[in-house]
Amino acid sequence: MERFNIEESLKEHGIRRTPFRIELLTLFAEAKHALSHHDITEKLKPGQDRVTIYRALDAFVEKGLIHKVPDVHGAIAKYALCSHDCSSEKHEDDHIHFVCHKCEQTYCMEDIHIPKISLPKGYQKDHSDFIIHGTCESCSNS
Amino acid sequence: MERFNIEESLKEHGIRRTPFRIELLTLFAEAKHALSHHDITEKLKPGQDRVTIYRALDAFVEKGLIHKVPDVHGAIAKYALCSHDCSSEKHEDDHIHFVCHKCEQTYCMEDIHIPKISLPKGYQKDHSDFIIHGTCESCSNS
DNA sequence: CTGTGTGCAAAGGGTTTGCAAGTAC
DNA sequence: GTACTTGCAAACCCTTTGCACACAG
Repeated sequence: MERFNIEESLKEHGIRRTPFRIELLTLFAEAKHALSHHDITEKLKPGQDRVTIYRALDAFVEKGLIHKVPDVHGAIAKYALCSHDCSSEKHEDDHIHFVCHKCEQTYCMEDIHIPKISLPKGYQKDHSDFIIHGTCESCSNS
Repeated sequence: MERFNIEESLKEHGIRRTPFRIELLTLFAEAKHALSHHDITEKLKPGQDRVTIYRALDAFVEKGLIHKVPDVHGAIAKYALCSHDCSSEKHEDDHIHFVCHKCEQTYCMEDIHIPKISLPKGYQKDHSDFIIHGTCESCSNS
């Protein structure tokens, strides 16, 4: 994830630069993997209101700043920064997600795009999710 | 989904053939798409205990009779019959799932296998989920 | 000033746990 | 008889909604 300007980014996406939202977006900018609501509460100072976090996340997703990472098999929802120029109109997070079953983190594989699949007659694709489960690099080496 | 013997199947997978479990598995055998807990309560006679359903589903998954269908973006968990010879030891449900945003059903595309992806050095794949969202055949024609 | 964001309280909904009684094998 | 299943009650946890106050633009 290339460095980017937090406040600039909020402004560009039409989100007010409140201290809390700046802090939240900073978390995402610094994260090496997707964050769940729970991850976020742990990284923020204790006492931060849960609801405010939910609403900020919703706003970020809505405005194209982050994307909701597909959670499979009942896992808790996670979120990660959008890589490209997503907006309210269109998200373009066409990459594969990797879920490590050891460290339980979810990684955006920005460089690996989801392969095209030919569907049976009559089925029309809108978008797709591809999640690979396994062991991540750092967990493999330990 | 080829026809198969309900009671035989329960027996083979080491699950007791109680009236309720026979009825539940029958639902899956007749379903053309994945079923959620909610779908199931609607198809069973009213008053069937929720917890019993949860536990039966867990048992079926554990024993390799059904698989949990990847629910993406906070959807409710769904389940579908396993196609091949899954067991407690190993599930082999290597097919794509199609989620229709109109009828909100999830279909197992048994014939379409998940493509192999080459991962970066160090990442080891265990299994993967591929979910395509869009409009299904019957919803396209209406 | 105006619309958005925050904090608190409470409700809602899905899923899990505990335990006693019932049943398949 | 033994182990697994069921049913009921209650607990848990995540998420959403409502509302009054605070604050960015």
